[in-house]
Amino acid sequence: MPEMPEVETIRRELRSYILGRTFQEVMFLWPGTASGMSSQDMAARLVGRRIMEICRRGKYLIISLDDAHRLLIHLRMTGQLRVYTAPTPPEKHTRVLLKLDDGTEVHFWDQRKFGRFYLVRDENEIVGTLGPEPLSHTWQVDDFIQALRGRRASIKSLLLNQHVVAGLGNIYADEALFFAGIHPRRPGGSLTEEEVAALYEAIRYVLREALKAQGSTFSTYRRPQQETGSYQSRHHVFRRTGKPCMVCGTPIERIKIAGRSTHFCPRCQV
DNA sequence: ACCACAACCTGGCCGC
DNA sequence: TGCGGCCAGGTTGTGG
Repeated sequence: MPEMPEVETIRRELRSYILGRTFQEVMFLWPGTASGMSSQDMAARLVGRRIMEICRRGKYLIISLDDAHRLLIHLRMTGQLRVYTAPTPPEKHTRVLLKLDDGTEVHFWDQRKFGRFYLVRDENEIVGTLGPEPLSHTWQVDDFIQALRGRRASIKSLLLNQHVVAGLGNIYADEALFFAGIHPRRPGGSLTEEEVAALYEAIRYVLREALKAQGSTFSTYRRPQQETGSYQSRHHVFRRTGKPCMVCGTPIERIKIAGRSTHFCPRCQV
């Protein structure tokens, strides 16, 4: 569910509550959330560790600990990190309880159980193969042109591929393709350099704007204190099936690409 | 290397 | 009410 703007919003808001704090108690209520080791091991290794920094790479949160290990969290479809400043009982879908030394609690809530925690020494074990950060200056148009060259898959599925560029999901892929005027079924390799450049700018534009609006909330995305994002009110195509295109008035269509619902304007996107 | 698709889960919604 | 079927913002493994 959460894409880069949502994960980055969570990182920024969570940071002030947890930075410098120490894990006092960690309980996995759903053991499957722990990946790479047993939930008991992960809990035991986290207790007593101090939180030094919280970063993000793609859709992963990276929490640096004082023993040179890192706790990586991926929220997948429905994961939420909820912060409470007083003791709070877990809810039905709370999967992990993290209690800090000042009484703050972070509850990992995840209806669909897809979310994962990884505890590693080197974060590159998990995020090493991700593509570039879309808002970083290290990602240039030429890199994008290179990455799409010769690719036969649809541009929509390539935007969802985290090896091409990290952090886009279904919402911002559809929105970026709309702003670039590109039909989502076009093979990636068929885009002209001008089209790739337009798409590059569109990706950066929608991500920046969504970040300013603290992300998009449809169902389960919430910020650490349960607030919603507001960018959904500015979507041009995503979940606007049948509604008039904001530019030309043509009804927005919904199709299936790579198993994912895809929204686009049949007139503006060619 | 690349690509399409099933699988992982739970719950909401719609039609019958 | 209940049931089947479909939908959901992500990623991985499998097989071609």
